[in-house]
Amino acid sequence: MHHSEDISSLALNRLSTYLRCLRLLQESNVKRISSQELARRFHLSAAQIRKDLAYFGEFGIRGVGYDVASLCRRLEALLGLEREHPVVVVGAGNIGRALARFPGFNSGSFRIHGIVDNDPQKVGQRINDLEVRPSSELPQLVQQSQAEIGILAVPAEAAPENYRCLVAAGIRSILNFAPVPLDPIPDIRVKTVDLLIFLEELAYFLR
Amino acid sequence: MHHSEDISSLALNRLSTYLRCLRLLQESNVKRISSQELARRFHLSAAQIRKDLAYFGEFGIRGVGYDVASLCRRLEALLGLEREHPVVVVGAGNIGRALARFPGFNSGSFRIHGIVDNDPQKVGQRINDLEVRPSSELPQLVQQSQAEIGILAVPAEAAPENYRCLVAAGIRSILNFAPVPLDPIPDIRVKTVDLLIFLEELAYFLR
DNA sequence: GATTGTGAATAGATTCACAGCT
DNA sequence: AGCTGTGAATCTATTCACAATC
Repeated sequence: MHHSEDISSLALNRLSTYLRCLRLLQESNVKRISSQELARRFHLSAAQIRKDLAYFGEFGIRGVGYDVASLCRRLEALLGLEREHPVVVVGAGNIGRALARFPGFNSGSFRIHGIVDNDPQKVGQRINDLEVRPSSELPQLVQQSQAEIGILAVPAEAAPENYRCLVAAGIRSILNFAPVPLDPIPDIRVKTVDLLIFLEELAYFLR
Repeated sequence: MHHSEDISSLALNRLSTYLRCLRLLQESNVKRISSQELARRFHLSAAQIRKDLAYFGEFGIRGVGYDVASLCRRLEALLGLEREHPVVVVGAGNIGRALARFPGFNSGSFRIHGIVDNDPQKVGQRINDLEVRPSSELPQLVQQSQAEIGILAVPAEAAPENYRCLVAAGIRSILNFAPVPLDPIPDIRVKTVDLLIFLEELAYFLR
């Protein structure tokens, strides 16, 4: 099998997409599918599906296709989705609260174990079964929950500081929704998602 | 100048990033900057900055660098951010409500003019200065607001139908937060943002 | 002297096309 | 007969390196 680090973010995201598609097929009781049929149904590329999968091993049966259930399981294993990953959220504004309540972030492989905010007005607010805690309690929260992933959902100007706090608290994987490029830190993986950029991408084609 | 269509999404998103960085510089009263310095400060690539910009024209002064204010204006023009783009949101769940309140989507070049939901329980709720309207009113809303962009923030199973409604209402650019690949429709631009994929990308490196 | 703009070189990602299995 | 897995070919993106310019 291959090394962990040498796969592109593009290919990795496609594996997630394949998993989504396969789960949809499973719900419709499809047991087996060929790369061609998978591509046709979900507007993907058959050659790319095969190449992406083959990169991690031989998952299919020549002449037949892929077994939907077993491919699902193997993709989950590949993506590290077999166990639950505890998550903490920093920032209880619009985005932070929405993500804390978002079912996708609270089922399957992820569970939000806590949410903190600097603003005393926000501390104590309830979000589903969580209570917003002060940012000063982040280190304990991370330790108690064994959180592996931090979601940074604070305004741009507060992002660098809260980023450092997350790292100091022991978080090594961060999903950043603040529209600022954070300074890289060795061994810390940051994925920045700037929602405005998506709108701007659409705006470009409206001129 | 160049054609509209032949730029990659990657390059386009970088232009948005450059604009963010330049606005930060403007706030710190930096008047001029070289590609090298811009790259150094924000962890970008100097050669790539020059190539991206040069693709659209000659924006810099050799031996000197780029004028921050004028480059900002030119990037805004390039990206179609000079005028306000009316936006409608379909789905008043966690994500829809958060985006409707999100300052980034309600300032500068974008303004959310309305939000609709199928659920009678949600209709009538107030979100900032908007009231959630029933989905049946989407066509009027789009017409009245002259909305150009639709944000699809409904559960996966409801996405295909609401996608068709947006298109039928006259929307041609759609930002889709539902984790399903939508069928392509000619002349309709869809950008799907699957938030869970970002978490899964981080999870991959946690095994 | 410094920095842009750009062709050439390199690296990376996708598609093709077919040998190898079932 | 049909489909996977894969090397080769193509396409796309990034980086290099330097001539052109201020």
